[in-house]
Amino acid sequence: MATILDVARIAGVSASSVSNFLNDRHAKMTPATLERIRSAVAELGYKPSSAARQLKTGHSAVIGLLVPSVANPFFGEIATAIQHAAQARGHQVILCNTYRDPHRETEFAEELAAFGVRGIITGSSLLNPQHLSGLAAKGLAIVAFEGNAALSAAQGITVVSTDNALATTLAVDHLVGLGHRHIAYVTGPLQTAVRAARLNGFRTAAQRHGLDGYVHEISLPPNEYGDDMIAELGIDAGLAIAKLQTRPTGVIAMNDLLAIGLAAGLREQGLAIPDDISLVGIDDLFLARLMNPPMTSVRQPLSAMAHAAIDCLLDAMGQSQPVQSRIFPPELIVRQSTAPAMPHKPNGRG
Amino acid sequence: MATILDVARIAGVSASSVSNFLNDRHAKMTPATLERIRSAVAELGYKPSSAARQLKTGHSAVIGLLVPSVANPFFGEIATAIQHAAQARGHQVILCNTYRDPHRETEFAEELAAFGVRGIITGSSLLNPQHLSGLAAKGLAIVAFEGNAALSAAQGITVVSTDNALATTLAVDHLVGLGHRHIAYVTGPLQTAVRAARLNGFRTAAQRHGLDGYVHEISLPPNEYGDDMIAELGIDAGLAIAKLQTRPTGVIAMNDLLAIGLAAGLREQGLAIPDDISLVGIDDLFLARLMNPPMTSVRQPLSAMAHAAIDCLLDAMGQSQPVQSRIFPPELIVRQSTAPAMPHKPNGRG
DNA sequence: CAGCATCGGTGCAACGATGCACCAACACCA
DNA sequence: TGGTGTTGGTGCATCGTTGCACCGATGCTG
Repeated sequence: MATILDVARIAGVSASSVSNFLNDRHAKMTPATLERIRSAVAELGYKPSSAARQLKTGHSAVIGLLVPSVANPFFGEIATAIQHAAQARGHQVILCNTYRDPHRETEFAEELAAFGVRGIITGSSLLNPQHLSGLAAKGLAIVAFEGNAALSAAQGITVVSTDNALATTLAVDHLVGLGHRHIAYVTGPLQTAVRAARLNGFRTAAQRHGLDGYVHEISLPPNEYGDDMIAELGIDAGLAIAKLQTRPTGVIAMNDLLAIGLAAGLREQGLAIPDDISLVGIDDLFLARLMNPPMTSVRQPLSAMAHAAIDCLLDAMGQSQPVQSRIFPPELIVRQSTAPAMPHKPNGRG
Repeated sequence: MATILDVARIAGVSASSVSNFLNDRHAKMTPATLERIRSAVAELGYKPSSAARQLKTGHSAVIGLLVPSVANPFFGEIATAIQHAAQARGHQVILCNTYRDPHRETEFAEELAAFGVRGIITGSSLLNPQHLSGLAAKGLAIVAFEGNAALSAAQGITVVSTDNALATTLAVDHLVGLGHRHIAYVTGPLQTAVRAARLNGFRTAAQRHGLDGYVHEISLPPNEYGDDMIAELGIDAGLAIAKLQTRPTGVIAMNDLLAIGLAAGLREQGLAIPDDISLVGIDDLFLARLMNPPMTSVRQPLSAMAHAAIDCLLDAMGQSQPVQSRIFPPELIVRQSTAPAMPHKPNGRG
């Protein structure tokens, strides 16, 4: 590998000049010198060693991305969007699957810090990000992709999120608009700020419409952090809901992955979507429109959010000052899993 | 951040001794000294700077993972498995989405090399990995997750793959065993070794059974590398197949993502799965068993493969010698998207 | 007791890029 | 001609680890 000295030798200048050239400090430099350096760099195919650069400057162009698991399509989409946005600003992304384990999350963050990483983005942060506050205090810039803005700000963490309460509100309003009065909300364990906010939005909206929204909370076996299990747990939830005394005519799922499982469970009990029961998801995974039937879902502007997250992070890294959190509005995408409510009949399949 | 000198000072030893301790060279070291160092490290919460370490030694504990896009659930699952396996051996994973663009792939690989990365894993490599051979020659260890073993070996690239020809063979045998004689195979553009091998397996198996296997190849608009579009293109393919003069009774898809789209397209034309037409996917995404109906698919032993890929890579990095490629057997998972063939009737929905 | 290993460490020069402090050469002005 | 500015660079110490070369002290041998 060619070093900066090789380049300097070939161009007939000092290493410092090459360094200045590489870092866009050609304010005072003869066009001729500039050109000699440029061609020397090209000739050698020289790429600066980021290790040396980092050792000297103290920072690297790598940011960490902590997600529960990229096996979850939602986080896969996020990871892609973030990586894309990071690359557009000249940064690489290092990927960590935390399985929602706070210990693992802290460990990763520390390891990344030792790596010279000065900024991390956490996807779907836990309810209270206090386990990260120590790192934030140590100068690590942290952006939470989804999370509680108020709580996080107190820990020096910037939040980029959709308005999750509004997401469930849109779903409720949609179903109510179709005449539904018995609506269930199915959520996974309330261990994250996102889930709490969505549930909250559901409760508030249900109350506003004068409904007694039924909430079905899935419980996980202890010591399990299975994002990949969400869909499967959804199946059980679907079975349970189908058997309810007064069966809801509409169901809202915490997210699309859960909704996919719910759909399978409801189907298994002989219920047709949307004829017997309407279903709304959240996230609008690309899978939503491929389902049978295509599913109504609430979309988050992922790409815009990813760019915002990177912007916030780079800002925070640059100025070491708190950065303003940003909340994006979700959007309801109506497809064929929701239909007008049938006049209510007691639970017998007919 | 504490440095190795701080530790040395606290422990009352030289930096060299601390370094030896950190690198497991405690062959000759008094238990007492060892303990003093250990406690000094703990006291300071010292983590060695990987930048400095890398600058000195020339290599880092980071490996690169190049995949088309982690938004594709298949590569999401792969990325998770690889990251898991890498972590078990003390390595971090840096993630790059190549969108199947050879230029981007080479660029990433070069950037990673400048980063001190000495080994990369490419997911689903292109047909001929010659664009990477230069890097392999420069001492970068490369493992192709899926790919053509023979072609790759010639370029100094190790392959960890399932037996893709066998995968389609299993699917064909399964359908033939159910009495199907008209079988279609749907594939995306034949730009990767995996796709070529699967198609090949299909053709050979069809021939062996005396079928004239119908092959439907999806063409992409130029300059599009959309892995996320695969499912959508599957819809169109499904529509087309439903309208065929002599409609096949069984369809095999290049992968599950495509199969999901196919199912949607077939459904849209009023065909029921498996009553009117049987469908088999490949990869066995976790989505396969959540579909309506749950889909028969050919599973790859992803976790074992991921561990093998990391093992191969670390071996290759360690000894800078060619490493043996490894091929894993796939397994057919039968679910409810396949059923015995009905006696054939001309294409009229009834 | 000289001579030589062995043990348990230490000292120092790198690795490659950076950026501050410095400087030669020239222009300009009084 | 001496003093001052400016232009277009250069020299050198430095970041935190590593590993080779070295070294004092102790033990062993003949």
